[in-house]
Amino acid sequence: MGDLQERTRFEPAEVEPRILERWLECGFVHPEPAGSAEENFSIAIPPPNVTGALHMGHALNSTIQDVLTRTNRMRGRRSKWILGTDHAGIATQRQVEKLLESEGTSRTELGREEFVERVWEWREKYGGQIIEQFKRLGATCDYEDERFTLDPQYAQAVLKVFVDLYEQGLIYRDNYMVNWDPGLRSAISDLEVEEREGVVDTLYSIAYPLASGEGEVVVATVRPETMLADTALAVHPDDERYAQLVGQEVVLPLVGRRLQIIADDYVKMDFGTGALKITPGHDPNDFEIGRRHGLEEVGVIGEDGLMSADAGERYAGLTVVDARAQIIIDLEQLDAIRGREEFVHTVPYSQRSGERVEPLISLQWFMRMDELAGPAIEAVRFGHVKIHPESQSRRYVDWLENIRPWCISRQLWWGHQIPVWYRGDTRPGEKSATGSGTSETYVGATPPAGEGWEQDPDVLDTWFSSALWPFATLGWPERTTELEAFYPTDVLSTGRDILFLWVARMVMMGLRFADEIPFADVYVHSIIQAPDGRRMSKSLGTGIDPLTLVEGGPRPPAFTQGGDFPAYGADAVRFGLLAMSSTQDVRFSEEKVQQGQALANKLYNATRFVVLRVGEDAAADTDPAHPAPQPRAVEDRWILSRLQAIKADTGERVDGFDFAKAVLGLYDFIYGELCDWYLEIVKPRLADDAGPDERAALGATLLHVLRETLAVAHPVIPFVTEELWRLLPGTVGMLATGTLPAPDPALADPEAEAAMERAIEAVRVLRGWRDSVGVRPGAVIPAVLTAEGYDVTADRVGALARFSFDGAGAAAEIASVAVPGGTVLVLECGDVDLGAAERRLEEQRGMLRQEIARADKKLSNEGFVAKAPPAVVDAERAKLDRLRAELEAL
RNA sequence: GGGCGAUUAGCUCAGCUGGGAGAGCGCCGCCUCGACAAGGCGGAGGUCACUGGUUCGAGCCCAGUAUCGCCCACCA
Repeated sequence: MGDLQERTRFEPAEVEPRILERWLECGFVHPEPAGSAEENFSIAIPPPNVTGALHMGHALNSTIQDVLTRTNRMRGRRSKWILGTDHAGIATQRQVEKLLESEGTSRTELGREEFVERVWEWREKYGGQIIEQFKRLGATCDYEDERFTLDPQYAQAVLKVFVDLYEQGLIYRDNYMVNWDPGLRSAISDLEVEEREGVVDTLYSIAYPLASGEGEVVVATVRPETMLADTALAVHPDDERYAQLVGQEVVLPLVGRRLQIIADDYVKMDFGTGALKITPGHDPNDFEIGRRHGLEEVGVIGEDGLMSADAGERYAGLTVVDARAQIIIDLEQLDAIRGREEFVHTVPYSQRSGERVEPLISLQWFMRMDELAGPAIEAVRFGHVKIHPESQSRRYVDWLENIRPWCISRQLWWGHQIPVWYRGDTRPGEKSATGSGTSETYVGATPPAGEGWEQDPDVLDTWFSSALWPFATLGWPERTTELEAFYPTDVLSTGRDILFLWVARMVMMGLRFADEIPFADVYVHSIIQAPDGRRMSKSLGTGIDPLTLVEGGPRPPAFTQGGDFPAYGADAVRFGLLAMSSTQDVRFSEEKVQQGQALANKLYNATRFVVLRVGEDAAADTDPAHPAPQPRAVEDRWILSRLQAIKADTGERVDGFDFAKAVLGLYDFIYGELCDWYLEIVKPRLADDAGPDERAALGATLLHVLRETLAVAHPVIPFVTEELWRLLPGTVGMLATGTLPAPDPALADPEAEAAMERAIEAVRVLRGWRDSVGVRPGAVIPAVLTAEGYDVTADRVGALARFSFDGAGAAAEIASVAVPGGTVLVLECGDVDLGAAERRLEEQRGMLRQEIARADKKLSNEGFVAKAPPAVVDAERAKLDRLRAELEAL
């Protein structure tokens, strides 16, 4: 209380850590599992990488999820925000590899077992810092029940799913064309490939002599080095230029292999020469063509990205780039180059390592997706899973309808090792596995009995295990009480970048294994760009660290102007992010954070005002268990009515995922209606000469309104509201564990709202008039109010606009001001400059005449009167009448 | 190459099923009025990207153009 007196500003840096400690101590973030998922509320957090540090996307998403969780918790639902981290195979493995490098050792030097141990150690030490960061934002995840995608229980779920899908024939091993990431030395999935546009390469035209000795066929390629793996030449079946050559052979330059000329309608007649070299081993299209025609598959580029032994002695061991240069030289010597030109095209790069993807044939594990996709499409089509905004469901459905097999094996050590064992003369992972007859394969969640088995060295794609997140975190495949209580979850909130990687796969797996949709609603939030519209990224120097906003600190390199960020506090950041959020991408706007900061400060000072001025009086009269407002005046009824509206609106907007509108609505209510108008109107009633009874009644109303306002705002700005809750007389316990007050229809008061709306407008008009005629700010202007609808508000209007309406007849009228419902006649007094008043009046008359002319014109338009809806025409007529009356009065 | 979205005040964005454009910040002017100067009050500022169409009436609906962004895609 002493603090309230002294501090005129809300200090988040002092308050927030203290509040956070209280929250974490009381354990309300952890619900005991009970009841059914239908009555409970749950959200599964998109598990951040253990290596992760909080970025703007996390901050926005965790704020959204926290608003949902807090709102539902305060509605009395048992609410669980499922928390955990993802082992993030590639990212984590690389992190530790870098560490080893700095120690002068390496993964291969340590060996698999020791390496994996080192990763676990690393995770113990550094992993999960992001969870501490969530706490600082006020996120009420269930910190007492944290999961990890490599937990033993979770791993059991992963293995079971693999084994089941294998037994059902959806998971299989095959030699197939994959996206090979030479940097990672692992296969990656289609979704991890990024097509980079505008890459400039040279397109070479190379002559392949016909085996008959007569003539040649010229082909075009940007990758001459792959010619070493050519096994055919293809032309379009309808291409007359080559019709007689189909079936003949050419001799592959440098190699000497004979290649058959085949016909395939994949070939575009109008591109280049219309003849295409076919390299089934290193080009996805050629691979398909090769399989169609039963062509030989030759690989000349190894998994290390270097030319392999099959490329021939001359090229083996060279990098792809060097090999290309050498081959061009060699072809020039043969005089086989027929042309070269600059060629701009798109090239696949690995999102993981940034290296150019090398398509090659490799023995990998794949998962057939078509069978799983059907139900996942239906779930969205039939609205069992609703995606917001709606436009995202089209993307979702389109992707699922064109889904292809998923390469799920990764040549890494950190992750879920594939539960498959081999025995026999074939060593695991060797490419010739299909060729040998004496090998055995065992697939199971536990190792096979007997000697000589060796486990497949590969691990599963991280997204394979993430796909099980909503149910594997709750103990599946056991029928646990957690699963009973919290699956399916209610909402999944995420950025659109992982709609396919993660969301779609969760729906497929949820339906297949947990027999139900994993969540009822998917909210796809906006991506927050840097203030200049670029991507927020560390390497560009455009990334803004949310915690720096919370606690203050240097701006990112790209935005150093303006000095350091002040410590805005978590509430301000939460408010700002929600205010920015939208259904589309938005630029980061520091102003919105400042707006949140201003709101927290405003709320603090409003509470300060109430507590210091009426707190003691009112607390005595307020029963904490049944705090009830005691409306005495029209403004009391008005603010109570508005309070019901904001409670209803905020709830609806949160439920509809319209967070920007929800928080800006709260801002308008608190800043505008509550502070700018209600508290200002009520001030005279707090004067010492007001009766004690009147003061107590007002105090009760003020406290009631403030209490409920704090509760409504709490899910958005939890820290400041919790702190003020503590300082407000008549409150019990913590707001975070309290109840969200429901709108009370009995307190809705349209009459009071109409009266106050009119009064507020009149005050605005009168203030504007004062300003325009240069009245001294403190002067009270004598006047007569000749207008309808001010029976109960006239003295309020007078007080706020500094007019005195009780001097009728005492002096001459010198001016009139139009207010809603009539006119204010200003009486002669020393404070009004008559000339200015007259000029102002003339201006107003002019504006009215203009508007009347417009309305007139519209109503004399026959088309309008004849075709517009009658209600619109009537409204226009009423408006014209009103304007004429107003002009008359002036 | 296809698809989606955006274009509204100086900046960041709202604008519901078509009926005389709004907010926050910034800017200008005035206020040391006992909650708050991170404040109060007032004000200026917009051919709603462009062109055409539908309509009595278009920021909103339709077609096209331009610019920007995103997603998908196997033309060497």
